[in-house]
Amino acid sequence: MTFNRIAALQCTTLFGGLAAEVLTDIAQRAVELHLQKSEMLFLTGEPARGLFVVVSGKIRAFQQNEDGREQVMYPDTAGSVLGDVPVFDDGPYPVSAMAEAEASVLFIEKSDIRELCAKYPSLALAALRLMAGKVRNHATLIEALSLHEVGQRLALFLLAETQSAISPADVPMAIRLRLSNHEIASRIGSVRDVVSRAFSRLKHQRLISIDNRDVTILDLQGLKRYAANARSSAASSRTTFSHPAV
Amino acid sequence: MTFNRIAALQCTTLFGGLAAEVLTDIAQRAVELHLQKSEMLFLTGEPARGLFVVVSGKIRAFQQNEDGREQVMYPDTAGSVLGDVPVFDDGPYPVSAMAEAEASVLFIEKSDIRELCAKYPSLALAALRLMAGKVRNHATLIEALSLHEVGQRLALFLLAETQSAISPADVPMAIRLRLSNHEIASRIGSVRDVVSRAFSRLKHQRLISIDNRDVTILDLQGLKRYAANARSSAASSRTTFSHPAV
DNA sequence: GATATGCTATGACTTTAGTCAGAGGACAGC
DNA sequence: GCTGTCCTCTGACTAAAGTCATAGCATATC
Repeated sequence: MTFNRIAALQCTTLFGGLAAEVLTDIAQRAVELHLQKSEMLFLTGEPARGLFVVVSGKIRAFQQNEDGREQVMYPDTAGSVLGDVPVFDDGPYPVSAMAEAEASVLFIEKSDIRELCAKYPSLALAALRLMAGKVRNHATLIEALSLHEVGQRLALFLLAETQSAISPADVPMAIRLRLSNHEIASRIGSVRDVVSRAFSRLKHQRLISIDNRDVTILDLQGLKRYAANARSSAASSRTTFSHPAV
Repeated sequence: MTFNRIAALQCTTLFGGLAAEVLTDIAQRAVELHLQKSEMLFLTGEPARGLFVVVSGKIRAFQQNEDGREQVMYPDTAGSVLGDVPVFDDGPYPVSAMAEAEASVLFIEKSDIRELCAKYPSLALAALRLMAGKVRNHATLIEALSLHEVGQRLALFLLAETQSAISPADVPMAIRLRLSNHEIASRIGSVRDVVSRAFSRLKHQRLISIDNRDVTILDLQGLKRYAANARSSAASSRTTFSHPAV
């Protein structure tokens, strides 16, 4: 055993709240896997044998089209659970998963999970909470992709990033981008170049400023307005310079 | 009681497999609601008190942007369960729901569902199966919106429609469209006019033919190829007429 | 310090999507 | 049969997204 399995399980939202004896039970059934960078964990459509718990490193769950363009579903770092969907609906994996960096994961058999869920209601409820969260995240992504333009999606992305770093008030707040434009693009459903231009637009509208990879949000309310309706917020900034009537 | 509640619950995937005594228990806690056409069941962001089971009629779950454009998440007819996400993650409703036609629903309190899930493991597993199915459907929709063009999304929609009507082989198969172009557009993330043109394109490529609202799939393999990669499938049909070299 | 690498920024261009407006078909109610 | 409503289809146009090519800037390596 190269790491403490029980401690790793305790860090997940799925197994976090369980009693020590239950965790020991699960830990004994788990299988350790180590992945090199760029190694695939599973592929879309592949028959599924169980789920994975990310112990360390970073795994990304994504879908890909014929041209190789990717859509990242969620950023899965330590504590995340992957491949949970097929455990409960018996289908194949709905997405692909790949190690972004060297990673360690725990594999747990489908039948084990289901057995444990039937045995420990609190685990079943934790699993339900986990799945509900995924449905909610997906619903938000669907809304963004279908009903908002790239610029708005970028604004929403930046606003989501500020959530992690809580700030005191409406003062300019800074966020360090941990992702390249290419990675941001694969999350918000676009491509590198277009994201770069969307950043420029936000800069020119004085909603943000960028220094290297540090983004400062100059006008939080404005950014929120832009995310909700890019056109009207652009128009309102234009009316500042125009005259009401001729 | 205007309808048999137990029979209605039995028709759902969530409560379908439960013992009679459990269903009676649930039925007693449920509250009946009747909705007129266009009446809202709940709104995105609204605090949630429980979930709904569609008994009769048709409810659509959707999201809307500032311009009024809609994205339909799932088609919810009799037997569907709505508003299940907040039951398990305690957030607000992630989408809006509205009656497309006069409808009857059963409302069940959040706390009742959770209590029952803890008490009856088979219910918890059924709920997990339901949620897993939603995650899977959402993942498919996200892939389509992010990685495929409108024409491909329409092809995927048509292919999904054929699933309901199983056909013997590669012979031309007919499907009756139950939806208007506007409704199709709100499912595949586009607008009426663009869907109309996408239909024309499929017709001109001899993949389908349309008579009134009856679509006949002339070339199932071709349609699948088009859904996977519109450009290459168009190119391959073009190469039939062109010469390999000059 | 020269060079390679990976990323960003930007202009010019093509393609796709979305908007607008007009024509016409199907159908229900009078 | 006429009228109104709802829907489809189409062409012309605008706007957004995506592609391509190039230039430039950091950082790391030798």
